[in-house]
Amino acid sequence: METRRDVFQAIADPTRRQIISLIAHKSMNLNAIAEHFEVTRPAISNHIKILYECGIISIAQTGRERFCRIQPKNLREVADWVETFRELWEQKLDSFEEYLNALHSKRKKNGKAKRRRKSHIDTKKNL
Amino acid sequence: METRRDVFQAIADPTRRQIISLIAHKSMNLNAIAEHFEVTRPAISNHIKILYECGIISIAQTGRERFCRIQPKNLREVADWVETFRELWEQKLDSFEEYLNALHSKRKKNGKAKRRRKSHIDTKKNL
DNA sequence: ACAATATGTAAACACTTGATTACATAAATA
DNA sequence: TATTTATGTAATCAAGTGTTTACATATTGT
Repeated sequence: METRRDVFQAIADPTRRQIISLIAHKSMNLNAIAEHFEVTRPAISNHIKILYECGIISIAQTGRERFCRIQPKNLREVADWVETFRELWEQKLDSFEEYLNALHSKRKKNGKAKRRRKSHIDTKKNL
Repeated sequence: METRRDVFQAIADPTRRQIISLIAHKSMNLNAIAEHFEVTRPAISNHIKILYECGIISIAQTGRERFCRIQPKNLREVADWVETFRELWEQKLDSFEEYLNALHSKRKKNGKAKRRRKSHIDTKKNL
């Protein structure tokens, strides 16, 4: 409960992801948010607290209402992390070896050269 | 334990994220992976199982060894989700209203027109 | 002033999670 | 064949999580 949560844990919960999507383009106060979900208001209140503590939303109090607004910049940590793997999935290579070839010989247009390197544990078929 | 986990939960654990990074460019068998961490092998074994069940890694068995390889395509769900917010944080707007203006009047180069709309809950200051 | 509204918080609870230790099994190796 | 190696699994446990109900507090409206 008092544990330090990070952004990845914050977005691990589906309800919290829905909250993020819900207020992405429209600030809403807590009750308005809670109306979109089956769970009770205190449950949403807790989710909001977590999102706030992780810097994913900001809260602006006006009178008795607290408007929650997305703080998109701080989702960047997630984006940055997952982006480091984009190069992997965007290469249409079907084997690790081909990937290595492409990576290590970028000068050539043809990264699919079939040359074999000395045997290495990672070059075994099916990896 | 038997719960259906999704990709977001899979990457919520820091150890699992480290495993993903570790094998991103190099398939490794389970013991090799475990050597990189403080926790015991069974703990890593369980993480591997979760990553596998979430489609983040594939496992190729050769003899008694199981080589874990990243399956980067399936990290795409995360990338796709977080990408939907990129437009938000890449806009250097400092208020929601300005964001709306920019969004609703893209024809104009100047999205910062100060025109006011009829009062609405979302237009209160500080949101 | 009083009632309604918006929200926080605490206690309680079931369930999940991440971890360990101990044991089991299959494959490689001496 | 006996031993080491790579790995899975089960039992157990402490902590953490998400939720509810019940109550408290501050603000707004009548």
